[in-house]
Amino acid sequence: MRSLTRVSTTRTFKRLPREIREQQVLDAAVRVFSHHGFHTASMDEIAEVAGVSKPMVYAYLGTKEELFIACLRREATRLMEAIADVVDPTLGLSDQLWSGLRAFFAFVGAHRDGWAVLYRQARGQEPFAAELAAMRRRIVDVIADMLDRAVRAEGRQIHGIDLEVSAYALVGAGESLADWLADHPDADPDKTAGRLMNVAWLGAAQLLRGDVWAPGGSEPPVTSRDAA
Amino acid sequence: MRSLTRVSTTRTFKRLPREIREQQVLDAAVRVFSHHGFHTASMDEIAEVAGVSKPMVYAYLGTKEELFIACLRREATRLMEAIADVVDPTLGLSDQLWSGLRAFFAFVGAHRDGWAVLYRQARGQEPFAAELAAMRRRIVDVIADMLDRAVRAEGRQIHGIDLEVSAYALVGAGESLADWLADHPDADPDKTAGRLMNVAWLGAAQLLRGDVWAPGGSEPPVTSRDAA
Amino acid sequence: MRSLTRVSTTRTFKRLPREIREQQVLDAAVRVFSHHGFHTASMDEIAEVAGVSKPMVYAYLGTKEELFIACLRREATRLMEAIADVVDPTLGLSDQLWSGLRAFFAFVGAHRDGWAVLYRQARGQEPFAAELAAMRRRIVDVIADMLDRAVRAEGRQIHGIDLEVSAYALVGAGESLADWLADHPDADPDKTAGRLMNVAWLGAAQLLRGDVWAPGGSEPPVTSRDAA
Amino acid sequence: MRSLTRVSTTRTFKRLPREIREQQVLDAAVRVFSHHGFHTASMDEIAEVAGVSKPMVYAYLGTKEELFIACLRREATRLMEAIADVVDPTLGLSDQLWSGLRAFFAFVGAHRDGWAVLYRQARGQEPFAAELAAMRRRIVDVIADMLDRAVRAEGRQIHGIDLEVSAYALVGAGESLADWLADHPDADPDKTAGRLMNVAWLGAAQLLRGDVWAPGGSEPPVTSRDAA
DNA sequence: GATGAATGAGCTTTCATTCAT
DNA sequence: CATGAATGAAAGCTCATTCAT
Repeated sequence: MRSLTRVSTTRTFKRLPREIREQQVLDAAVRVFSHHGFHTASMDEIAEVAGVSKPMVYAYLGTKEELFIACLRREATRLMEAIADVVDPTLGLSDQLWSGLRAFFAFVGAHRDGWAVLYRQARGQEPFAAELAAMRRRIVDVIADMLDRAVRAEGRQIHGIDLEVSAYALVGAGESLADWLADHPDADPDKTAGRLMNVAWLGAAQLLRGDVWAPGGSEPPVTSRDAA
Repeated sequence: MRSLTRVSTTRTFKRLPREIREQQVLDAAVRVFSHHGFHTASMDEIAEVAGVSKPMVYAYLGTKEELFIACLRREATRLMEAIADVVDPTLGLSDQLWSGLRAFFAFVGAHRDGWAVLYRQARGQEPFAAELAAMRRRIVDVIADMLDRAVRAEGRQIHGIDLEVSAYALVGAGESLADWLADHPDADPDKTAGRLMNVAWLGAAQLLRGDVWAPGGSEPPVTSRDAA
Repeated sequence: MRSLTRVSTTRTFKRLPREIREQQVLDAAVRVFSHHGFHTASMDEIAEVAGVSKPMVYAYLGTKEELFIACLRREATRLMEAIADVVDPTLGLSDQLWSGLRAFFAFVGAHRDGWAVLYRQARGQEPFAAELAAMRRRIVDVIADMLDRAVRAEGRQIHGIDLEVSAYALVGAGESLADWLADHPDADPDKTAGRLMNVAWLGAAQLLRGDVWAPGGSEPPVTSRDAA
Repeated sequence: MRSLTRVSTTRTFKRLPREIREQQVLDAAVRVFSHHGFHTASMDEIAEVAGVSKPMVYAYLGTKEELFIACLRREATRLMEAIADVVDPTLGLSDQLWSGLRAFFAFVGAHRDGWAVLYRQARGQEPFAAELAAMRRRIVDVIADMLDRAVRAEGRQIHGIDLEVSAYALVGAGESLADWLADHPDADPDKTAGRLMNVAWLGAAQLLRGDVWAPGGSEPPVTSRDAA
């Protein structure tokens, strides 16, 4: 468990353009950070896994902290893009939510390393908590905005702080299930998204009554009660 | 940011019984860990904040890791007890949830340091993730069981894994709002609990329709739609 | 292997006279030192094995160094006495040697702990090397004197330094076999003594007769007796 | 007594190749270990004496224990080679012994530090006793084998264990005189070798002729030669 | 006489970071 | 461009030793 094996088996002495080297190092860093955690990870190992000498790492990505933040940003950007690519703002709320959640869990399922770096590590370590909070804030704002527009479309209005808190709750539920997914390698990301959709969309009271939400349903969803 | 100031300004040279010193050290440790994170925190600082020499810390609480786990357990126990003291299993589901959430947010609001140690720090640091996972599991199981009994009381049934995931989502939402609460010192714990109750109990769809959940409502809750 | 079990199973709170306590502590110290070595041994463990609190150890036997020296002296005294009790200076040289060796190996065989403290530990550790050297010196002098008297009784004489070196060689051979004995728990001390006697005496006997070996002599060497 | 002065008075900031630095560190370590003993020696001092920073010591030679073993092995190898270079197995037994002893004492006389590390320190400290025992074992086996072949050449035979013990005795005598030599800086190694040869050879010669000493024999002992 | 409580001091070990080549 | 060599600084942990009771 001590050291991860080098990413590129044959260490290349070719003088590669800076951009490629940077990506190699970032890949290595994400791997190492996600396996060992920020503090336990050593620059030595990252350099070795990247197949590069330590001074190169410093030359290209800077301090250990800066390197970690670079990882954080790259993974966060990828995640946001994966979601943004898929959500169609012209659709109804439930469709947006559903497609967003699917994209989210699909991403986490495919990049469990990245997720680990992103959320599990960063959440507690002070220098990064702020960075991460800002990222989460962006998501929360997007969701709160979605809710707001949908509510206004119904001719009603919800207090800003209530919107924010609701969005936070949804994000928290999502992160929690992402963790759950990361710990259950065999679980299906799509099904997980469906389950969260059920809870989030219908609420406990409905579930209690036996209602079930299913993709493809028009909005408002057809619940068993409505169907009756 | 370097060092937290000593808890008791005048360092006491009195020979105190072991039990008291242990609590002093635990208090200091929770404070320091929650401010600096596990790795960044130094035993030196913990000892200093506790107003005790380092060897005492080791003699009474053991290794840094053991000390952290001791913090973890103490805070977790307090949290669980605070909730258990308040939840009445003979009540309906929504009442149990509501009282549980209130107790939860009240605790977090009153012990922000403890919460930070418990969830923010431990989640990512490998030796403790397992310990923490086990604790969360206990809560999840309790909630899942609550749901299960309520559903069966209605004469229906929900697949085990769906129960588990729902409970996970709820716990995640709760943790997320707890973080939010910890970051908003002026926010009211009770209101936060109410907001989560709304989202969790009613679900997004209902909120969209303008439904509002309020404490004291009988089960099933009276929604604006029912009222209409 | 961490801690040796207490010598007296039931820790006695009786106020015992100082002398007895001192012996208890010395016994414990010899045990602990011989198992862990001087530096690795801890005063805590010695106190615990002795069934006494640490301040008692300090009160009675002083510093760790002083305690070790006390062990050293007690064991050395016992060894010397065991030998002196048995050697009859009125007998011939070989009888003295033989009885002395028998007593020596018998002692080592019976007090392997003591031997370990005495020689293996003390030899290298600077504060004790001197102490030990002095003890060895006393034995060497006794042996050298025995040889000297025997030679003079034959009407001849051997240079002082040669006597000393011979005695040193004998002592070294004895210590070496004592180590060997300590490492072979099933070996018979008496037989070991016999074997050393063979080597030592048959050599010594020739010296006694005035034989001299010189480099370049063919094999078998021409002794003065053969020459006569 | 605290600190040995640096080997090279002017600390060199030149970047030296690893091999050279390793030797510098080993030299320093042997010096420091032999003066202070394993436990009392500090890595700080070793690094300082080597004219190198502590992390270098760890990078090149590893743990304190590993460093000590490296010293042990280097010194032992040197000693064995010094002897092996000189002993001619085609010669007679006494010539082999004599040349071996001369080489041995010459080495010890020239490398008193090395000797101290090798035998005085390692003998008692548990992690190394085994290592050292194995080394001594190799020497003992060589000597026992020499004896065995010589005895068989005479058409006789000696029991294995007797050979082993005799060899042990010889080695012990040699070590003892080596210590004596290390403590008498003005003594001549060659003369010391001669003195041991006298004791050892005149004894060995008798054994070679089949003489046997038995307890109770009158003085001077009746040898088979006398009996003839 | 006897002890639990308490500490100063020190040691090994590790790591992020930077020169000199 | 690329690296092996080198280090300052700090952290975890232990232990002999001593008060105050």
